[in-house]
Amino acid sequence: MAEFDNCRAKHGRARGFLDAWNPQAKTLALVAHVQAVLAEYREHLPLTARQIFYRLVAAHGFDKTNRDYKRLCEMLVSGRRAGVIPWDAIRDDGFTRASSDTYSDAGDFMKACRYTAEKHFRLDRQDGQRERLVVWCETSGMVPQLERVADRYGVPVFSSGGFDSVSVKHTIAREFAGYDVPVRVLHIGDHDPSGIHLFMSLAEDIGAFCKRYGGRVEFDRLAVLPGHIPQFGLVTAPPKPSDRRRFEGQTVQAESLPPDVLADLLRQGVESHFNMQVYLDVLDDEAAQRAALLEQFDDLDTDDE
DNA sequence: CGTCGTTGTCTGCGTGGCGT
DNA sequence: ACGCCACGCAGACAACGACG
Repeated sequence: MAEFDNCRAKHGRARGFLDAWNPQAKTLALVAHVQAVLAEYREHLPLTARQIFYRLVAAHGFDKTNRDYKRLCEMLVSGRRAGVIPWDAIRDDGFTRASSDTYSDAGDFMKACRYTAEKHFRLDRQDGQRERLVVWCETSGMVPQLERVADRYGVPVFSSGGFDSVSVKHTIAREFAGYDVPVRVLHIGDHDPSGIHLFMSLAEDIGAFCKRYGGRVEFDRLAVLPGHIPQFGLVTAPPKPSDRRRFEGQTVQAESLPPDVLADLLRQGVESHFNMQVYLDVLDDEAAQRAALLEQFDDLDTDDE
């Protein structure tokens, strides 16, 4: 069995923790800026590297260039290895895990069931609404913070990270067609040529598939809208001259929306399509059923004694 | 001269646009 | 009408250049 320790790979790249990191002055300044961003957004941690980058551009006078972004990514790696940037502050969702839950014994399993009933018992919180809402996000890195808002309404958040393959669109369309009310997709993506085309292609494909299966779906562009640029003072860039697709005006990445603004936009978007009284009634019903469920668990406990 | 920073490259899939 | 190419996206690695 090989023994692993902090070390350097063949060509000098750090492995494990970096005990002796002596960043140069320029990098040290970058570290300070990143720490300021993390402090500013401590309510919304963890952030993706890209979200940090856009905040640096928007509020710290950084250039929005690919090389500056790469420099940030390299620093974030070294900085975390060296303990200067907290591990829990940066998120990367490109990882999946498959495993089964295990229990120490049957009693432990019952405890877990009670905990699940208490914390996770949910009714369909969209039950009784005239439409079924879904959030669709171009960037998978934004999903956790969108979910934080959407979950309380029972609204799912979808993302396939950049592009949407035809098999994904077909699967989802068939799922949409299974609902007895029309589906409304609230979409969040970049305001640039490929972002607009991704959105159009998504809406047209899912719309066509869904129609064939007897369902109905509407697509709303929630963000980024051209009007958001002046409204929130977003960082823009000219469209890449190499991209010949027709596009007017400046481009904006979805990550340049500050996390708190994004949360507000989503909350308003959901509530504008929600009958709030129906929603509150479901919440009441849910709480009552949960309480009844927990009583059953407590009765089981007393029987044991 | 060792350590640190920069840059090109890779991954997979869909897109527009060009050439055949 | 088709194939092919460049490009976009995010993040990390390897090679090489620069700093101290």
